[in-house]
Amino acid sequence: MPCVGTLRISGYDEDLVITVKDIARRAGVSLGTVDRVLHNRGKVAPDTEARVREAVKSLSYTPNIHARNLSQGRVFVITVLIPQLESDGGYWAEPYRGIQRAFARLNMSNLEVRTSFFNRYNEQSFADCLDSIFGACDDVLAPDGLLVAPVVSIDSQRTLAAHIAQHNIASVAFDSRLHGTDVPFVGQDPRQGGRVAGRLARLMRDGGSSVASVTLGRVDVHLQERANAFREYWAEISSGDIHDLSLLDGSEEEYRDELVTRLSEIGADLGAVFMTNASADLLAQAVAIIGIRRHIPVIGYDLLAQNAQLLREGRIDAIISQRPETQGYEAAHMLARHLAFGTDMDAEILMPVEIVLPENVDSFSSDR
Amino acid sequence: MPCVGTLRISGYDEDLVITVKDIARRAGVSLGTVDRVLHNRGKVAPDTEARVREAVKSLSYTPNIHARNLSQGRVFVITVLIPQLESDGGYWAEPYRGIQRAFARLNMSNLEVRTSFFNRYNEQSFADCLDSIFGACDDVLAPDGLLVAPVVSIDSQRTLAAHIAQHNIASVAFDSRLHGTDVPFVGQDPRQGGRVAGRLARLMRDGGSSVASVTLGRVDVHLQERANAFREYWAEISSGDIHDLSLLDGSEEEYRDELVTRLSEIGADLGAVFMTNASADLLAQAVAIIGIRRHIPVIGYDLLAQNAQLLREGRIDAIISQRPETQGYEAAHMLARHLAFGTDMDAEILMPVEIVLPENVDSFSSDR
DNA sequence: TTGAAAGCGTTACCAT
DNA sequence: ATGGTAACGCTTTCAA
Repeated sequence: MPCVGTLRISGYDEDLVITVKDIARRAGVSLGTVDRVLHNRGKVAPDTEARVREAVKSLSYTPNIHARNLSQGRVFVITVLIPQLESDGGYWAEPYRGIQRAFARLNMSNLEVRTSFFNRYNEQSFADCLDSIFGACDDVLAPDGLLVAPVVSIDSQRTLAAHIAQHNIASVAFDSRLHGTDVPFVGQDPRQGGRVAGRLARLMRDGGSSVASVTLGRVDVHLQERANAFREYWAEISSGDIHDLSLLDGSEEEYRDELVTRLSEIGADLGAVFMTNASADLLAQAVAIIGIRRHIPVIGYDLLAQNAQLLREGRIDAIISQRPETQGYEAAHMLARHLAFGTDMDAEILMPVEIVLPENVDSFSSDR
Repeated sequence: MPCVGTLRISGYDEDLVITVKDIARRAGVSLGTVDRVLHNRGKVAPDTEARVREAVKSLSYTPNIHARNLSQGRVFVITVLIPQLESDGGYWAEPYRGIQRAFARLNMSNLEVRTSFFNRYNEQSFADCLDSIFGACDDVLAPDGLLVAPVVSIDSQRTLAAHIAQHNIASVAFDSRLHGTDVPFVGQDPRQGGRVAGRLARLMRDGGSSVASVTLGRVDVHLQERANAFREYWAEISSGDIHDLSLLDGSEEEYRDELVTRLSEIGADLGAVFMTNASADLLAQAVAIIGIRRHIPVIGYDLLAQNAQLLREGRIDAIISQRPETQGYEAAHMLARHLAFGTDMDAEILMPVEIVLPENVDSFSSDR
């Protein structure tokens, strides 16, 4: 039958599994020696080593992960460093769910996960967490792996990077990059997101020709890039004005009132509004207040439960998502595989820019 | 530190791993007996069995997957049944990539994958494949697992379902459901996709008030539902007409010419066009021919390389994707875990409706 | 520098 | 109906 193909997964050779025994026989040495070569431990005569490596290569040996884990019985400790789940509108619960799903799916009996929750708006809280993780300078107590959302000041990031380097801990950064390091990153390119927001504003604007870009609260590097890309792209595709609004340190009411004032000033020319972070709900409120006569489209970021609900109700018109659950999942999975199976980690895994409208919001209910 | 929480993964109890040995001791029996109870094989006295089960429960025993796989050394055979990769514009290469990624990531040394490629436009080809898989009625030769895209006639689906039932093969259907069975499904809800297309047509239409829904080639259940949902939703959100075009059995040129003719008849009232399957390129060509004066937005399905390119060039305006790579990945992963680790399979895994515009097409380059 | 042997937790087989 | 034991492939320890 020409329609049939066969694909053999991993190091099989005609139903003959290659084991350390085989390569020991082939190289004319003992199991112990093979192991020493394979793990670069202990002393081996140069020529013996060469013979062993030749055997490994020519027989294309692949270690059996089950035997390895069984034999080692080692427990890997992974520390998760993530903002408090209830902060930022519950955003961090999403990647955290992904992390848990990854570990559950791997269901390896030799993985121990410890989570430290920090307050991202309080640098001391982050420092405390670092202390409790790395404080006892015993290398023994340091985790084998670290999974971190480094949404803190550059200084704090530097401190973290130093700890990682010092203890040589396998790490993955998700959501944002760990500044000044080449720690593997799982997240979205902020510029792509900004451009997509620009296109959506263009498609949805109705009446007005100008647009407003709003940021509430802290602006970090990631957010700044997103806003910049939005502004630049809007200039490319539209001749309308763009109004930048950045509001810091207010209560919800203050934010909303301020937004109403500022947006009203723009007046009838306003065609659409973009919230660069997850607070689109406040923007929707403000728009509802000023836009009694006509609807001003609201474009936001991050599909929190609240945003999803407003989307369904037509009070938010589009949400851009960065697949937070998948971020957590991929980051955790990559790290766990690296520790347990010794696989290499990707330098970065980029999430697609997800466009969510009222019509497809339900299909994202369980983001995976 | 209040910021620290600890989460233990799986059945550990204070660093004490519960093994069969423990439950044997606790129940006052031998390893062999424990094994017989655990796997319902062989004869065990009722009261002995009760004691063993009690021990298992009270000690909350969890089998060690590594030891199990090592001991069994069993090789699971998984058969993948998928349309020829070059057909349908190369669409099937996507899920196939996902399948390979899943197996590679699991990198279990005890998985053997055999792929049968069929011609989905030739039922005999599918029947041949079934023969070559199940032909020799030896149960020994039948695969342990089956991964199938059942995009064939209802009759062929029934034949397949019969084989699966007869040999009791663990199976997963991806892309489309296996009709009349409860075989786990990984894919998209076609109705959600149709609705999203409707919204996009509404957002993008420019000038005209009517819309055309086009299907080239074979219409299966999945596609029909998608087109129906599009039509119904369009009626909900717009007062414009909708024109249904279904063309069967033509060459590319015939399709294109016919499209030009039919779309021209609609004339200036045409606001947007929707291609329900992956042939949006032909629609883009036809539109380019008739729409010299103004641009008619083209909305298509499935992010093939070709479609992505046209999207970048602005000749297609939006593509809806069903994450084919992820479909293959999740389907294969679920099946492999079921076979190797004995985990339960989900009844269905639904893919989100992905909206792809020129601005975010690059972020989907490696769909995962 | 090298080899031999014990042990990880399960399963399978052969005695009883 | 039940118990004992070898074997799976790898790592680690202890001797030589």
